[in-house]
Amino acid sequence: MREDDSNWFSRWEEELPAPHELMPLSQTLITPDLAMAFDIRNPHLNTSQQIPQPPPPSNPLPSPGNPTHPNSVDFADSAELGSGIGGDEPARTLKRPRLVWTPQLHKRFVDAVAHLGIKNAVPKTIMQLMSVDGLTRENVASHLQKYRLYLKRMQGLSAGGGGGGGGGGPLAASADPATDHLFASSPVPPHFLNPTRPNSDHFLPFVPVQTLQHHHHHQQHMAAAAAAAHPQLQPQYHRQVGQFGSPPNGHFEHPFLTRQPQAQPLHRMGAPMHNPVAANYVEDMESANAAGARKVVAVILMLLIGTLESRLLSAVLQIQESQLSCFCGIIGYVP
DNA sequence: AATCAAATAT
DNA sequence: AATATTTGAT
Repeated sequence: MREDDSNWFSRWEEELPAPHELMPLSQTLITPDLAMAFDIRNPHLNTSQQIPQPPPPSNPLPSPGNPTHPNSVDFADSAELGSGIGGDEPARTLKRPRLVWTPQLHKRFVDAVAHLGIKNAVPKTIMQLMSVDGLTRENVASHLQKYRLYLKRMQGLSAGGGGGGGGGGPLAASADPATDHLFASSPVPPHFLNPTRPNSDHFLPFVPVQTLQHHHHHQQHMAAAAAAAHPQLQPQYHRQVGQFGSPPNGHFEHPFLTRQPQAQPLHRMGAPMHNPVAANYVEDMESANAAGARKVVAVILMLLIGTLESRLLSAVLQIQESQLSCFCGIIGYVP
C-alpha cells in the first residue's frame, strides 16, 4: 500500500504511450474529404509535402497523330501522387484521390510495359518501373486491365481475316468510337499486338533521363478536373495540380510530383548511377533532343544486330518508313 | 501473396 | 466517362 502510494505516479507515467504512439484524435474525427479539402495531414508525417513539380520550360512538341487542343491548359502535371499520406497507418482513414491518367503518365506506363515485355508486365513490376511516387499497384492494375482490353480490340481489328481494311495497320482508329482517347495518345508498340517472340526493344534504354530541378513553387489552385475534361488534349506539359477549390462533384485530385530520392528501383537498367537526385524522366521522348540521338542509337543497334528490315526498323523507331533513309544517312548507311 | 478478368460501384 | 473496388478463380 504504502509503496504503491509513493510509486503510482511514476508507474503510471511509465506506461504512458510514447509521443509517437499517439494517434492524433483530430485525424480520426475529420472526414477524409474534409482533411483533403483543408490540406490536413499527419502531424508526425512532416515529410516534404506536395510541392508541385516545376513546370518544365514549355517545350511544345506535337506528338504524332494526335489532334491537339489549342487550349493549352497550363496546369502543372507532375509525377507524384498521393501527397504525404502514403506512409503511415492513419493514412488508412484518408482515402487517396483518384488517379488521373494523363497522357504523359500513360506514356510512362506504355514505356514501362514495352520495356518489360508483355510477359513480365504485371502490375507490380510496371509500377516499380514507372517509379511514380504514390502510384499504387491497384492503380496500375486497373489501368492495365483496361489497356489490355484496348489492345485486344486493336488486335481484333487488324488481325481479322475478312475485313476490307487490309493495310490498316495498328494506326487504325479504335473500333469503338466511344473508347479511349487516352490510349490513342500514346502509340502502341507494334509487338504489343503480336506477342510472338520477345522484342528487340529490350535494347532500348528506358530513358531515365534526369531533368533539371527547377524551383517553381507555385501551388496552383485549380481544379484538375479541367485536365480530365480535355481528354483529347495534346500530351503536353500540363501539370495537373489538384488543389481544392469547391468541387461540386466532391472529389479532389492530387498533384503528382516527380518521385524523390526515396526509392530508386530501376537504376539497374541503362542508367549510370548518377546522383540520387530525383529520377526525373523525360516525358516526351519525341520532344527532347534526346529523341534524335535515341533513334540514331536504335538504328546503329539494329545495324549491329543485323536486322535490317525496314518495316521492323521503322516500327522500332516509331517513325515513317520514308524517314528511314534520313536516319540511315546520318550514320552513312545506304539501304 | 499476386494476378487476372469480369462485374460493379463511385 | 474514367477510375476504383470487389469478387472469384488461378
